[in-house]
Amino acid sequence: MASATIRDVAQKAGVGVGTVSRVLNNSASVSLNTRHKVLAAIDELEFSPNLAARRLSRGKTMVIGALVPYFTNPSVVRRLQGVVSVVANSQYDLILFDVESVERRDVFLRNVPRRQLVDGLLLISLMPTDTEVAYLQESGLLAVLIDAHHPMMHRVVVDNVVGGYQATKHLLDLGHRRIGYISDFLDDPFNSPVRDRFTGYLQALDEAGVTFRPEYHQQGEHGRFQARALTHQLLDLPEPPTAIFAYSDTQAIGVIEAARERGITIPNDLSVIGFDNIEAAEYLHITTIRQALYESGISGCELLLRVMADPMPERQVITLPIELVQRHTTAPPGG
Amino acid sequence: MASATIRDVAQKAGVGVGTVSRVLNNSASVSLNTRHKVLAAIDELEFSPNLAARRLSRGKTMVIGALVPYFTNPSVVRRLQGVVSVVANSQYDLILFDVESVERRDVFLRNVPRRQLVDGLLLISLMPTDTEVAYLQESGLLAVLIDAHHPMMHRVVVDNVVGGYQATKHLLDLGHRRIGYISDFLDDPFNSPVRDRFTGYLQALDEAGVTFRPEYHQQGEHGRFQARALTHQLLDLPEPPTAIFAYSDTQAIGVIEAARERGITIPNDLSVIGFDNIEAAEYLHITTIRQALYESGISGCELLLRVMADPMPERQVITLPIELVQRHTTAPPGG
DNA sequence: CTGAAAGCGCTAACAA
DNA sequence: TTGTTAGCGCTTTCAG
Repeated sequence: MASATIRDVAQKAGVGVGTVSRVLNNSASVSLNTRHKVLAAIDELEFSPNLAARRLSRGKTMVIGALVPYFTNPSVVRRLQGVVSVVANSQYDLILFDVESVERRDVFLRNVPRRQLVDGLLLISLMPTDTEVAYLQESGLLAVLIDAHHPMMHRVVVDNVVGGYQATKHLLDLGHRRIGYISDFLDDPFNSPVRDRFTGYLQALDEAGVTFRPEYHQQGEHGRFQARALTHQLLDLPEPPTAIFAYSDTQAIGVIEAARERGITIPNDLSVIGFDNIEAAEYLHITTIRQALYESGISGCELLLRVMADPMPERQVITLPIELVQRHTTAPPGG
Repeated sequence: MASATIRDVAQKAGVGVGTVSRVLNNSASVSLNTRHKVLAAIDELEFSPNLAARRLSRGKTMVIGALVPYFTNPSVVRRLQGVVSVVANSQYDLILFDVESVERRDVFLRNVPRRQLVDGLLLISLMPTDTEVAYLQESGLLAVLIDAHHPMMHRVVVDNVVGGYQATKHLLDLGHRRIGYISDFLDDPFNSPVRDRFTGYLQALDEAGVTFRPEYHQQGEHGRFQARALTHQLLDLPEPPTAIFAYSDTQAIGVIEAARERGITIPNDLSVIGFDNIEAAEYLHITTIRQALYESGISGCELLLRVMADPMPERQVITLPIELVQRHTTAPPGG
């Protein structure tokens, strides 16, 4: 029941604790013979080192943390899956922090470094403020952003401006001129992609000589149901859009549901393009901008591990590709 | 940079470390006055206790672990979301273990208790063997199963026999007599639901006087693509089934895709019923057996916390309800 | 109510 | 190559 300690092992093997520690840590300077003796004792006692003690002594926790804004968001989950896949093959364990509100996020970012709970931190789809970055920085906790921007941080990103541009351009190329944009709140300080895609949307519109109409941009909290409501508002307009660019696939699903509720046929009466290419987008044949979600988790975690092994002063920026995936929810206006 | 220690605080406050520790742990026996002094020092030094030290000293880790078989499985993710939601409101942190192979699972279950990494463990959709249970038991690590059975363990389950029965009964009631079952491997020792649902399937068939045809039961690895292939095998039969009961919604999606590839219309030419009621089932209007995935995570985690606070010798079993959700993939045979 | 001191189990520096 | 020992930062007796 009560686990054996390194002292028990040392005694049983007839060596000092230092030696046991050495074989535990694969130190080269242990004779084959004593190593065997120690190993035998370890085996017999079913000993395995107490992590807390090791951590305290080494000053390292051997765990990395992943901070996510909404663990229920499919794209976040997908990124996390990438993270998990690399953690599983590392020496580290993964501790998951879900922060569903701004206050919690704040509290969290201020406390994690101090608590010395993790050796490294992954911030997923969450842009820290300058203050928070400064705090992280001076705490010495290594961190990497995934799907978020900050000039002072290592990060894995996609070009969301180009993404927004491509989505809109696709609609424009199809012949649409009345193009709506349904998105999260533009002024959310922690969400930079939402602004970037909007910028891309504006650029494409401008390039095509189409004037932006403020009423075509509906914003609300992220989510399928919210997007559905926003779509109804768009469709209630005297001159409703013929195409809608949704900030995410989740929201695109809301758009589709709203259309169905009104008996509007997609893509004949209304085109919809999403963003992310989550699995549901494939099931529902939603045209979308694919971004490598899973890979972003992999890259981000690998980068963090690399930085932890060998801190690099220059900020690393990994830009992942995006790509239009044309499916069945977009077509020329009027069918 | 280097965090302050309890000693620094003690010095600054002009008290002993013991006193600081007492205010840290809300001990009643500290005068209001000294408490204030200490609190002020803590504040000033931005001190927060080192977790590793605290854990070593207390012998508790304050983290609970969640062991999942495939973190990419939507139903597992959903359960995990429930877990996360309760962990977030507790004193504990959550560490996530993803074990994608049987060997890793074995290694893991043998090592976790020893490592003293967690105070409690949640095993999700993973049935431990008797040996493993015995090992857990004697290690003293508290654990709760979610979506898995074992007489010696606390657990949160649904009645999968009834679930399989209901699904099959629904098809039978619609008039189907040639009913296929597509599932994971029946002999997977770690997957008890697959056998239970099969039992329910058999019962319903028997009760309706329909003879079970072995060729109607196709098994393979879990997954959409595998299910798609299995469906083709079923549909290639000289007398193919008119309805298919898929072990999971994910597999039901595979069935639907296979049908589409063959130009077979659902539900007119083929009925499909899934299991779980994952989100995609809603999008795709799949008739399914709903089980409370999210709630299972909540219940399981709450139970674990309860057991950790006050170990109960009697095994707790929480049975969650299931329910048929009729949507658009099932209809009487022949349309 | 409070201070001093003895661990918790391990690592790493220092001798030998 | 090895044993000894001094911490790592906190909690928890034990005195007072």
